[in-house]
Amino acid sequence: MARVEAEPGGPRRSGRRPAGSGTREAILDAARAAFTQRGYDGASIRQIAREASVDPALVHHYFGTKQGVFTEAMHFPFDPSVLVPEVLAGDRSQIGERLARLFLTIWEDEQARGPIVALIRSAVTNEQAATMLREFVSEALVARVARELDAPDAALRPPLVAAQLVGLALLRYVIKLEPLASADPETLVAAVAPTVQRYLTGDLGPG
Amino acid sequence: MARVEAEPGGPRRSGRRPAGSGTREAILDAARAAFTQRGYDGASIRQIAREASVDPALVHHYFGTKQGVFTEAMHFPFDPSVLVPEVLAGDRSQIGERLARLFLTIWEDEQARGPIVALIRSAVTNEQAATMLREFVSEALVARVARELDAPDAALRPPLVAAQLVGLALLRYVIKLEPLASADPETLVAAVAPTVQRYLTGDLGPG
DNA sequence: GTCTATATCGTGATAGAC
DNA sequence: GTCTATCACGATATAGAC
Repeated sequence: MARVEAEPGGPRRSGRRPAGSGTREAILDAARAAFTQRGYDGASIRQIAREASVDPALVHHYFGTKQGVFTEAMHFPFDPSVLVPEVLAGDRSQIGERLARLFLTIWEDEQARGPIVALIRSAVTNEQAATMLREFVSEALVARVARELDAPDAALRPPLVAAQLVGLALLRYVIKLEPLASADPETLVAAVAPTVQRYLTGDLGPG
Repeated sequence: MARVEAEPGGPRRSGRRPAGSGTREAILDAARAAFTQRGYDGASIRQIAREASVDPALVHHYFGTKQGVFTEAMHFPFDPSVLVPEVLAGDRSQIGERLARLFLTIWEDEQARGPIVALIRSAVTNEQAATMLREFVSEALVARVARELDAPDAALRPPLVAAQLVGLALLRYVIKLEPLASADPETLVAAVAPTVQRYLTGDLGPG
């Protein structure tokens, strides 16, 4: 999970694949869209096949099971092993702002948002997807950050950040709660950055 | 939505209803459990009927459609029109702590948690449920609080609080991300209270 | 008030022909 | 590589007997 996709020089993903048969990629594109819109349980192989103008049996032929399609479709177009060190590298007193801005920038990019929305939508009702999300957040994000913190309660801090940012994304992009949904990204960065900063470097408790 | 349930003096909800036929209540209990565990789309009338030891056709007889069952099952065991004024009434400089503690107290009560988890699980993939959640958060919670704030950006403040608290609940109770899931409630109250406080009464922006 | 029977439709998965 | 046909289910909803 979470590898950078090899975008082979050509035009962006839209319309049909040119080289080879392209069927496999067409199925993956349709699958990504379906899982994004309806989550794992709500998406169906037949519907994905229809969208890709392909026979449902082909989906099984390429990926075996529905879970197989999901796993293949979930490769993120960004790489936490690159981004997290970048955020950690700079001035620690502004890490909250950098992290909040990076998070919102990724979510504002519709193409990057897709797989994450798909994973969240799926994880809420599907236990396997929940495990994928848990492991992704824990290992790719939380563990990397926690390792670099020297504050007390280092293990609790990154999950608190995750809770704040995931909650924001959920209400803004999935539930579309106003006025959060149409707020300016920089307004939200400014509002949330101090929270993230405190969770990572500040005082957590009363005593 | 969000009325207090009339608990008629007797024993707590477990086992079978004694008075009357009780079938209707048995169906609602089973429905609440099913929607809580699997969300709207994942729950089925047949499965609810099985759980209630009742014929599936009876469910339709009592509630018409699946949406009808859902709506009836979603009455919360707490009343925002009572709780919100209580939180707002006290010392404004400690409103963050009061709100965070109230929120976590409700979520720690498994019986109270059920319907909210059901609504969240459902809202993430079902548009009708998303509308219900949106309206509940907007009207029952956000609007009531925003009305009482005299700070600038009063409209944006309660949704920010909602994002923080919903995110916390999602990762702790639904996704069960450690160490958030097994953290002591008071630890979380202490961690989150200053955030809530700042969103409601503090400085939101950089300028 | 309760249940049988059925209409209509969708699902994931597989075997096997071409 | 692609598609037809099918297995074995499950879904919501309705009509109508008892």
